[in-house]
Amino acid sequence: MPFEPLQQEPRIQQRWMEAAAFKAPGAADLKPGDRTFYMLVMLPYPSGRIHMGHVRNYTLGDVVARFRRMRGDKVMNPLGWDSFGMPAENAAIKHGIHPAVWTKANIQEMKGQIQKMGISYDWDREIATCLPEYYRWNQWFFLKMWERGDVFRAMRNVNWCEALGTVLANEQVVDGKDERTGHPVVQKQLEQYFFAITKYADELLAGHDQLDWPENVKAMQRHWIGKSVGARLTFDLADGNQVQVFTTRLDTLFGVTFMALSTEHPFIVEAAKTDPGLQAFCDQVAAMSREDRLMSDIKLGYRSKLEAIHPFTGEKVPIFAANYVLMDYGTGAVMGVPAHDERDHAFAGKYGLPIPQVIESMDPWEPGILVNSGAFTGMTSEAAVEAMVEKLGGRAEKAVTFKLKDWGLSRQRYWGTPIPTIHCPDCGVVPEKAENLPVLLPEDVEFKGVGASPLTTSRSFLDCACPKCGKPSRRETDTMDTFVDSSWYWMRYLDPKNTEAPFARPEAEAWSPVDLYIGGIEHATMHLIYARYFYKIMRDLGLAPGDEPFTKLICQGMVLKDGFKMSKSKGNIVDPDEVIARYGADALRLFMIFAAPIEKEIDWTGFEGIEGATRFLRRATRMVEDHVPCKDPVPAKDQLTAEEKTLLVKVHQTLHKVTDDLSHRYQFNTLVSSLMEMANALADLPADAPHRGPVMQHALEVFTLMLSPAAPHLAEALWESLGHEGFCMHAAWPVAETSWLTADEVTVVVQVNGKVRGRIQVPAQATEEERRAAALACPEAQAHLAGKEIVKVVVPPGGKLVSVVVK
RNA sequence: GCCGGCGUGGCGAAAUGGCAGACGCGACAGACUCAAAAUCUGUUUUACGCAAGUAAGUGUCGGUUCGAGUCCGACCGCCGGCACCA
Repeated sequence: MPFEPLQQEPRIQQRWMEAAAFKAPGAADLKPGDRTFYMLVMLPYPSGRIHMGHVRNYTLGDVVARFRRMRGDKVMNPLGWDSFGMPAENAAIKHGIHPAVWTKANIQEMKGQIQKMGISYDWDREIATCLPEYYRWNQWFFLKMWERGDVFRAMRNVNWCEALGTVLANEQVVDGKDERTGHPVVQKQLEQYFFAITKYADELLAGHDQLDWPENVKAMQRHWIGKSVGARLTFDLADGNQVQVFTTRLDTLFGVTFMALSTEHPFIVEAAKTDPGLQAFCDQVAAMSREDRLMSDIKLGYRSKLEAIHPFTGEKVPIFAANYVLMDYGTGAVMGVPAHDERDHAFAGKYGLPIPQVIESMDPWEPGILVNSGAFTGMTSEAAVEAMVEKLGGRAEKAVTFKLKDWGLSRQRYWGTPIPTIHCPDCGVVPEKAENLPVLLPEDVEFKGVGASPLTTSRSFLDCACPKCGKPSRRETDTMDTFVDSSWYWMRYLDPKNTEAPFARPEAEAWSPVDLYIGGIEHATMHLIYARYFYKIMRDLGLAPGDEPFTKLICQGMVLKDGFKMSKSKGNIVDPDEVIARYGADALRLFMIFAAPIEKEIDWTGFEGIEGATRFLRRATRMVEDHVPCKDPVPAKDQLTAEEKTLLVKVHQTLHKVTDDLSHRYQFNTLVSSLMEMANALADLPADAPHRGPVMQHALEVFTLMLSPAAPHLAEALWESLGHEGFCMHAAWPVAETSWLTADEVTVVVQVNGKVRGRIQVPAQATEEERRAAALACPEAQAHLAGKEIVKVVVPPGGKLVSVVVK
């Protein structure tokens, strides 16, 4: 049987499919004591073709899934399609293809490509988020969350293009213009729906402790959630109004010499009406794009006619509108303490405001001891905060602020889940009745890319009756952010055909949480925060057990070409399909896991790497070809030659290491190198070894089983050649025998003053004392010991080394 | 600026405090061949040496340890994320 992947792989895939070899059992089919393993990869967007990033992601996941299956675990390894979103709608506008048609064709194409890779997905559990059977549950969740008060409506800015009469996504806006037509884009307030994710901010932060996730992902989430502990403080204004500020440094209160409000703060907006200069300043700030605001670190302000009164000194403090104060963080107002805040310092310098010092410390921006602070002088910053809150009474309270914003889920687009609400002239916004779900996307729509969302062109969709009073009403035309789709999809895999609920509780209990989730680092914040949030909602709805959905997370590195991200526009794409057509799936899979550690980038500089993988697979094939299947048992240890024993030790040591790499360390590149080392050892067994038949048979069997997760097609072929029936992928993972983990004789390294001076062979069962004596007697060491006084001899646990210290 | 991570041959990398550079790629030499491809064998950190060998060596400096690529401290460099967050 020569190595002919192009002929063999499709045949083996066919056999797997016919045998339903990848099927995952439902909760009812699991027996007590069954170990389960849920292996999840991030579901793809059906853009048209798979790319190397997909190949890497799915290969890594498949290696784990296949290994676990062989270990005897019940394995859940599903895939689906994140199939709502803008590209489909853009294709409709550009080419006149309905998004559903475009999406379906892409799914078919990509599914075929993925199947050619031999990934062991249970395709019976496949889902597509754009199908009503799926998105009806998005609507169901929305209604449940509405009931619980987790949904609210509020005004929020959108990117509005007057010329097109449409809302644009952030990615479509470049330099304040529509990237397609160049028409200007402005901010416009629209009333939209929000999920109150900030309710869970503290729990989302605390949950990290129980997660086996990369440190950088946790750090990114921590930063994104952005918890700040401080105080809210109310200032009286000279005109009798009150304004509230948030500060993390209440202790610096005596250093306040001005107050800065966002140009969008209600008081500033009001004051600008009678102050043309202020109005002009606000307009100027509003006209700056987000990038410009970030680029220029120049602090700009305009002194309004408003004044605040310092709560302790009673002094009047000027109020500025300032470009560095954000309306959507804290209260949109800050107390300016130029001596102890870098930004306030810059601002005060520019506008000639006094800079009184009120804290003594090494670094002016850090806490310390209070000075010039009335009764609080001499206190530590920490104590002063407590004392001031006390003294200020109802005027101040300790407070926490988050950077995390509530999740705006409204999109003014067609290709998404319709938000299940109705606008009644009498009752206002009313949720649709649960029994009327799904609210289906209508077919009678036009895609023009101009004007309001296509949904507003469908009479059949718009016209409805109010669920409360029955009056003729208008259906909501906003659709949901596609992040909603991907925030619970992995739970739907567990029960994909359920028509009564998103999934049944017993299925969730059987499989959740996910044991290992592999995907790209680009989802570190948005997707992985939304998914954690949704899981807590599912928990609180009584649907899901536990608190966190993904126990372990691995973010795989990107696949680059000559140092750059592969992209259509750069024209540097290496198409996985073409690689498979030339070298086969096994070679590509093997290369993907061997090329670099999982979280590092792989640079595809050429085909040398994959040719190396092919060489190895061919070599493995040849070893089996040259071997005559042998049913004799391996003779007892004392009958074997030294070379035969050496080989068997290598076999079991490799097995031990590979098992560890796959079950705990998730280090797949060393899995491959271990197999290569073992292949080299196999080649070293003399052709005339007396027990070559049984020893080789055993070694090749273990080798083939270990190869199976990485190169499953070839493993099946080799398994058959070795005289086995049934699938290699269903054979039991072998167990390393302790008696074969150490050779009869082991090498002991002799160090003198930390330098390696010699190596000696000792019997494996030699005692520490014998090792020590043998080491001191070894001639190479003797040369360095002569005439010196031995201070100490250390034999560390394991006894692989003797360390001699001399003076 | 803040947060996280990483610095090892020509290259991808390995080394779970215990023989630095496994394994692979590339390169060089040889075998087979009329020849090529494929395959096989050998060499491939640096310096000195014909060699056996000796010395140095994991970004830099210091520390802990019998022993440090690995742990601790300071610095240098690179990558990623966030970035006027009060």
